[in-house]
Amino acid sequence: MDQPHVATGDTAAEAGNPDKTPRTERGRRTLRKLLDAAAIEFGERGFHDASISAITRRAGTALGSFYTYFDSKDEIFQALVRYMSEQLRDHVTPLVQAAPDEISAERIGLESFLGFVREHKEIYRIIDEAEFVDYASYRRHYETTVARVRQRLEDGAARGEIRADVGEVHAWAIGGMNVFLGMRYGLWDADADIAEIARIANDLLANGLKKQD
Amino acid sequence: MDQPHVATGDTAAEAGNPDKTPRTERGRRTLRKLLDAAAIEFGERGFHDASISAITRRAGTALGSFYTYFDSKDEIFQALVRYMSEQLRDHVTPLVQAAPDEISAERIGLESFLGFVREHKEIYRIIDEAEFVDYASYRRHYETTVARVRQRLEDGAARGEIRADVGEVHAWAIGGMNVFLGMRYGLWDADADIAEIARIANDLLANGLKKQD
Amino acid sequence: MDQPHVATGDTAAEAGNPDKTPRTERGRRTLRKLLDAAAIEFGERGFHDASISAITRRAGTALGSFYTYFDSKDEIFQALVRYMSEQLRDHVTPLVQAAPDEISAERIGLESFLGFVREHKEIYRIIDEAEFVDYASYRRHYETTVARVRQRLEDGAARGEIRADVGEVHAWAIGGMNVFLGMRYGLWDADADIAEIARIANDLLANGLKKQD
Amino acid sequence: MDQPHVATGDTAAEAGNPDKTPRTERGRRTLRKLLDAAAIEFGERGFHDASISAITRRAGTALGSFYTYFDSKDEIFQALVRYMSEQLRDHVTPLVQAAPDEISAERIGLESFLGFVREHKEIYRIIDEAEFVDYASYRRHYETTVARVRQRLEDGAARGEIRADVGEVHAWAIGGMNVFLGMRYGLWDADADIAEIARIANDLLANGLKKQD
DNA sequence: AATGAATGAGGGTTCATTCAT
DNA sequence: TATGAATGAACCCTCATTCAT
Repeated sequence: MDQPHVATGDTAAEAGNPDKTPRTERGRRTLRKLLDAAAIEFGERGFHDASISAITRRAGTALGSFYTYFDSKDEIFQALVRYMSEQLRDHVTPLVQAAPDEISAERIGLESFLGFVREHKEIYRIIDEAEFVDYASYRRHYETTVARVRQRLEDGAARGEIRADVGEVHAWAIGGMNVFLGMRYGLWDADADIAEIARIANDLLANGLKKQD
Repeated sequence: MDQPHVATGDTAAEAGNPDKTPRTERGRRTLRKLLDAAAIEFGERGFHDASISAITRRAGTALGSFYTYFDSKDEIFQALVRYMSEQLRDHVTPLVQAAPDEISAERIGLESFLGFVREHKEIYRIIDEAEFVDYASYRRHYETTVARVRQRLEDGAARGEIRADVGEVHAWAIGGMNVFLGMRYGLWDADADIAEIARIANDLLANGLKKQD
Repeated sequence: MDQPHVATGDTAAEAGNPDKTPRTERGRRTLRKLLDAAAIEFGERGFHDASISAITRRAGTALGSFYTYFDSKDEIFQALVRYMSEQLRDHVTPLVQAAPDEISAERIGLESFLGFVREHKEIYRIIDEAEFVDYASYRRHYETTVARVRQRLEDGAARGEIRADVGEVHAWAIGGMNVFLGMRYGLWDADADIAEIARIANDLLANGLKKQD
Repeated sequence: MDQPHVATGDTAAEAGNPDKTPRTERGRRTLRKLLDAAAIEFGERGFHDASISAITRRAGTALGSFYTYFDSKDEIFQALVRYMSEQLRDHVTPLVQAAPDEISAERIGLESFLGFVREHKEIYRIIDEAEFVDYASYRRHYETTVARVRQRLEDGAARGEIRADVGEVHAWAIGGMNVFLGMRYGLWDADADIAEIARIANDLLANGLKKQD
């Protein structure tokens, strides 16, 4: 991971257990090690095959220490999903915002997403598995992600760059398109030319299937 | 389920244990009851929370009877994924093939998919969970599904109905679009007007984001 | 096996289930197939790892047919132990009886035992496993075997061929010696010169450890 | 048992799971309780009828604690066989070594073996059952035991106490003799005069069957 | 805060035996 | 007699969580 360390304090606390926030520097280090280890373990083996003891083993802590920082296996998973969702957002958003127009923004968004998936396959897997482990997190992730797409579309429309009738359906369509291309060309195909994929998909998005002049 | 009964013989046998094919009519009935029960159980509780004993309880058979027809929990899951993938294909394909042109075909395909998801939420869930239980089945499902989309696109292009440069990327983009709309409006939103959703998405697909005249 | 077919009628009946004696020729054939299959299965996999269904599979009969001829897994095992004990006796006895004197008889008994073990490893294993499956059969086998040794010793002493004070202890000592040499040189060592082993052991038996003149 | 407590650390660790060695005194106590309970359970009911839950019930620990110290039922059995083989050796060896000469050593060895079997019937049974549970342990036990006999014989021959041509065959013959006498007079016959049995067998060993002057 | 042993519910799987045809 | 499906008790093992130190 480029930014392997999960931000401490925040993430764990928000998960609903304020008392477990570490008070000392040593505690913060342990929490961080646990989150990093969990990201690898969940990414490699999936939620159910992952075990707390494997996480603590990877983290180099005692088994019992896990429960100093998390109430349950589900809770650390939830913390990770939220964190990874944020990671992804933080990677994509600035690039997209620097785009000259909405069509370009979508191309850049897709390309940066493909790149991110390729670099962080475990993130893709963890977020997807949330569908079966922590449905609320899963849904929140995609709803907020798609909401950002929608906002961009509507802003672009307001600026007159694209058709005016864009809305929620378009946003979900684009979201799905991106995710599947991420799976196909980010996860499964290590050699695909990401920029080219993004260009092709963006052209479809911009012009549709109609015959071009 | 509209067609609640899993075709026997085929599905179970292909899963790799030819010796477990039932030889009597009674055996075929039991196998069918088990598959139906498993579809409900896996759909409602997910693979890991589902238990073999709950499946046999639902099926009204003894626990041991499960192992007369399947070698393991994984095997019945795999059989189900394949069966459900086929169910979905059998639902959508004839409708799509009756479409007057490729653009319409994609609209009809999406609309029938949305309808199918809404009627068979458990199928959506089971296929998706294969990503974490039986990756090969998961991948096969989406690869064959997308391959069908691609074939349609290329046929449409050959007929001059759509742009000539369509290919794999477009097919995956459309596949992802459909799946996400299925999740959003088939699974999550029971009241959405499916035909309207399909129309909007199809219009995007046909014309892109460009401002319309 | 040289004599692969277990004598029918007798053996099964004596095991305590007279009603299960086959009445037709076809029935006798089935019983025989089951016993032969069981001998191989128990010999190869041991009592606990052997399964009734594997036995019937080997025998080429239906699972249910097993219970037409035997009341339980234990019963067929018991029948086999008795049969194999008889096989062994029938192989060794005539050879021993043809010996010119008691010392030679013991040598010939050991040598023929070693040969038998080497040819019928499964018999050795089945009889030994009776210690943990059917203790009565196990004990009966060794008690009758040792009783025959003792009889020979006493007859030999009466004929003045060997010391007069031979008795039960000597018989058990000889029995144990034979069994261990059978394990070491019959079972474990396929290449040992059986006649030479028997000669060495017999010399020990005849002359003891004392320094020879 | 005279020495009911299995030495911890060693035995369990050697079984192949170094990570399961207890690190605290409490852990060592639990491991010891489990081994003691397993010795009784296996001795009374045999490997297959013994259950882990019965072992932990006897030991007064939770079921799960078993797996803190052993990977499987087979592993604890293996540990026990090794331990019991050592117990037996430690009982017999010093007595034998104190013998004035080789012939006496064999008598003392047999007599002490008979006494040991009578006091520790479960040890006899567990070692013998290894033939069907853990063949490698079984074979190792008898090979090392017989190797010790052989060494004694050769040392005795070198000292001129017995015939010079003693070797492996003699050692296995003596081993088998001892084991069978152990079964007959140690296990089965609680009243036999052990010293007298050993004397008779030793006389056979020393002088053979030849008529005595 | 850290450690690691202890707990026990839970579930997948086996297979001897019974039963209906 | 033969067949093969049905039955369900039994058991090994996992692992999230708790507890004592």
